[in-house]
Amino acid sequence: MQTKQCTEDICEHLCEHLGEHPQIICIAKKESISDHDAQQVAEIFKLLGDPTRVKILQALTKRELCVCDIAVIVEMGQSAVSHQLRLLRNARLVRYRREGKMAWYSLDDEHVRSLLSQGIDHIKHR
Amino acid sequence: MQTKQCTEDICEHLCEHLGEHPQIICIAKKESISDHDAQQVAEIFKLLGDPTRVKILQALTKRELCVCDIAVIVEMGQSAVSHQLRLLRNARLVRYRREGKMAWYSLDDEHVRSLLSQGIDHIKHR
DNA sequence: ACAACACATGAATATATATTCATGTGTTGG
DNA sequence: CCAACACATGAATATATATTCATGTGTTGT
Repeated sequence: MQTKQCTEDICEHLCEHLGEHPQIICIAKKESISDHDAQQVAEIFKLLGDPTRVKILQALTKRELCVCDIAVIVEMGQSAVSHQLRLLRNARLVRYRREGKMAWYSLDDEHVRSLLSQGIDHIKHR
Repeated sequence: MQTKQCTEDICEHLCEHLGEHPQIICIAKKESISDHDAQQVAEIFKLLGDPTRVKILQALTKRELCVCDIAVIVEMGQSAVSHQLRLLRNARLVRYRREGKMAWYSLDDEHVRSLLSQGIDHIKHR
C-alpha cells in the first residue's frame, strides 16, 4: 500500500487507507453532490415515486380538477387523495384555489410536468 | 342531481352519482394513466427518491467507479452501498462489470442522467 | 493452500409512508 | 338554523424501505 500524492486536506486520511486510486476519489468527492442537495433532490423524486401521486399529477397535467373528481379518477378514497394532495402542496408541486366548497387543484410547476413526461417516456422505451 | 349525457360504459355509474361535471370525469378518466404504467413510473422515481442513491448516481454520472470508492464518496458502509447498487442494477439504471475482485459500476441509462440533472436543476431554481 | 481482499446477501431492526376511519372545519341551500 | 356537502386532518395500522451486522462467495498474492 503506497501512499499517493494527495495534497488536499479532504484526502489525507483516505490516502492512508487506500492504495489504488485515492486521487480519483479525491476528485469524485469534490464533484459529488452535497448532503443537503441530495436530500432535496431525493425529496422531489420521492414525491413522484408513488403510483397514486403519479396518477394525480398526470391527471392534473391535463386540466384543473377538484378533490372529488381526482378521487374518482384515481379510484381512491377522498381522504387518501386529500392526504396526498397535502404532500404535493407542501412541496409546491401543485397549487390550489378554493371556490365555495370546492378546492381546485392544478400543477404549480412546469418542471414537474417535464419530469413526469420524461418518466413516462422512460418506461415506454424499453 | 341531473344525469348528463354519458354514453360510455365507464361512465354510466358515475353519472348516477355525480351531478356537476361527470363528462369531465369521463374524459379525464380516459386520458388517465393506467395502473400498470403509474406503477412503473413510480418505480423509477422511487429509485431516484433516496439521498444515498442520488449521491451514488450523481457520482456515476462523472465516471465509472468501484463499490469501495462509491462507499467512500457517499460516506456509507460497503454493505449499504452494495444493497443500493443491487436495486439500481435490477432496475437497469446502472451496469457493472467485474474485473478481478473489483466490480465497476456505471450508468446504464441516459434517461437517468437526464432525469437526475433535471431534478438537480429543479432544486437550484427556486 | 491460505490469508487478505472486494463484493454480495440474508436476517434483523428501525424508520418512513400510504391508507383507512373517525372527526373537524367551513360553505351552501332550504 | 340546520342538514348536506366538500374537503382537511389526527390517530391508528399495515406495509415498505434503509441500514447494520454477520456471513458467504469468488479472487489475488504469497
